[in-house]
Amino acid sequence: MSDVKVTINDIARMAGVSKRTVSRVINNSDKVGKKTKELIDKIIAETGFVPDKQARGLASSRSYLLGLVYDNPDALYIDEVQRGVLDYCSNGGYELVVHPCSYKSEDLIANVLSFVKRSKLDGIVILPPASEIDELGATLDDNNIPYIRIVSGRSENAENFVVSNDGQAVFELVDFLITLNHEKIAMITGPMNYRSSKERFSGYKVATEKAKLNLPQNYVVEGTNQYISGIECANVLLDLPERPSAIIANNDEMAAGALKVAVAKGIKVPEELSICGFDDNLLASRIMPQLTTARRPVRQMAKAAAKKLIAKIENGNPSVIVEEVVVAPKVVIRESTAALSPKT
Amino acid sequence: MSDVKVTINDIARMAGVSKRTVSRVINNSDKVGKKTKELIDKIIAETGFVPDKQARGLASSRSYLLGLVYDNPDALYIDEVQRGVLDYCSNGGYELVVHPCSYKSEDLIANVLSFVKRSKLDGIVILPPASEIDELGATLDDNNIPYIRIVSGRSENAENFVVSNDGQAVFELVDFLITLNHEKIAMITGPMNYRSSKERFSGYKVATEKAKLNLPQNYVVEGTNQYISGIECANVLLDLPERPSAIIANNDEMAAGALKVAVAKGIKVPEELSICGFDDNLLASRIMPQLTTARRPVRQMAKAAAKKLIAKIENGNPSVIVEEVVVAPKVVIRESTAALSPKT
DNA sequence: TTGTAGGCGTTATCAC
DNA sequence: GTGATAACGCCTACAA
Repeated sequence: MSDVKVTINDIARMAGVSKRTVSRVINNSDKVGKKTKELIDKIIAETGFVPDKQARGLASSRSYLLGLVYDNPDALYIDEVQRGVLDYCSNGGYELVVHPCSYKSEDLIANVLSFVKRSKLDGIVILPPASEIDELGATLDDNNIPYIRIVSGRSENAENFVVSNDGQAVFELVDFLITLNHEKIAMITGPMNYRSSKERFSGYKVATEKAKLNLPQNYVVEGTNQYISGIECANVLLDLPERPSAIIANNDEMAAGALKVAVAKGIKVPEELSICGFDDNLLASRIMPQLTTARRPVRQMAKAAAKKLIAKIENGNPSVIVEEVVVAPKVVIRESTAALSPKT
Repeated sequence: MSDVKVTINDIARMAGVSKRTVSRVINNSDKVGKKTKELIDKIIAETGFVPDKQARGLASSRSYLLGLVYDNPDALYIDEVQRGVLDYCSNGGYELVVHPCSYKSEDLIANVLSFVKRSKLDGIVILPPASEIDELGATLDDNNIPYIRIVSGRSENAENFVVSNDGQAVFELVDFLITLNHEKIAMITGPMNYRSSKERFSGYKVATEKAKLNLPQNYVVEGTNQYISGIECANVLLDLPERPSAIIANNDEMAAGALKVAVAKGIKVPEELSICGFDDNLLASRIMPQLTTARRPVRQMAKAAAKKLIAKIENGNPSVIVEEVVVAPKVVIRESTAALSPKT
């Protein structure tokens, strides 16, 4: 109730013990007499005492601050991640400090390191594509900074990763199209130096090969994940002599670009052309026709990342730390895909 | 170069002065001999010394942490704001801690207060609609917590506000439609308990009255700012006996909903119906036809907010603190609006 | 199980 | 202008 700041000394005095004992209670030490602990807990509750983070940090070199490092233009994705991490943060009294940065920048690693050190962050969550930089992970390891990388594909070391199995989702998307009698299935990939792009493309590759679709090389075009790039790539694809009947884009933005091109060329979607995106962005359900796409459980992934990260920081439950977290994006079927009349 | 942590004591020893003097240099005290200052600055530069934030905070009860408080579902807006604040943060060595919260929650104020206190935040930036709650501002004042509220309309106290003149933008939008010979101009407003909604509506009201359009009451429908609400409201509007020839929506989301309804009803946009949004969201340039809308300089506003906030925290330049910051959203003309053939 | 003493890195007080 | 010295609130050997 009282509004003046109550410190560990106050608690100690009120409980008639030394502050060392109060400290033990705060930090859940098991070496405190049951009665003593109960008394102290009671007083803490009554006074509303909360240990001062800065003092705590100064003494134990911790900050109760988590960092979020990202070089990703997708605001919706970022927002989901922030909320996901925060979903778990409250558990341990952590706060989230955000840090957008530039993937291309040569000093990204130094930049991140400085970010962590100048605020003594307890750990960081890194989003793709920055999370794909192995050197960053190595540097963090060298500096003993706990981190979790959120990536696409498989993780070689479960301890530091939360993984989204994008390849599987694209595989399912292609499979779905095949069910719809599509054979001429093209793909607009993301930048192929991104792991997420490789991963999604591999889903396409595996699925089309498994179905023995035997597609020409030029059915695969590399885009940049941007809307404009979707337009450019779709223009190439839809001008092909043997026009694809379906296009899978590496993300919704490019799918929207492809849709735009189709409309411009008078190609009916989905009657004459099926289009799939990836992300289930805001866009996906707003454009007409609504996009068939794949949705990652982003918030859930972020929450899992926070859980692992905090476990690492606090040397908590080892099973949480080493547990492999792999989530599967879910195919969302909407209006931009339709069955092709089977050829005779 | 060296990687071990260098402290103020090291600097003091190397400079042959007391740490109090080094402290003075760090804090730009003017009571330091020029030569002494130069020497110390040199050593600081050489060693790469950076004062420890926690220790500093513990001693001066500051954290060099800024908070961002928001209850706003618009991820794109949030992201822009974060980047804008960060644009300025680097100047003073501040970091940004994010805090989404619930506008409706009864304990919002207590929640925000706890957020600030538990991390000893130096100040916060509050986004609409949470920023519209005067009681929150008052509580913050009571607790001596520096803050900036980003709001629509006019600010009664320039010191604590950064303002976007949304009404003016809607006025211009209506004016533009009138130029296009539109007279039957309807509006889907936002929730009328939001200041931003009132503000935008007032732009509509003033413009239509000024042009003596004499519109029926039922040309104004209150929405919730959500896509689905745009659909519902547009359904009402477009079923009116005297159908509007233009609809202004309180945001792009609802404008997208209105567009959807028009398409469903076979009403051609923009030939038979013009539609305007507000925000210039991602959506606006992706849907077809692309939306005519209004764009706020969000990032710039956020940067201005950070500048004011830091000035307040540091008791800096009074002119910055009291300066009125009012920005004007810009009308962006795209494809969803067109001229009506003038009646004869 | 509990307490004592010292330290974490900085700023604030007050004297010189 | 400059410097001891004491906070700031907590943690952690070490001792009892």
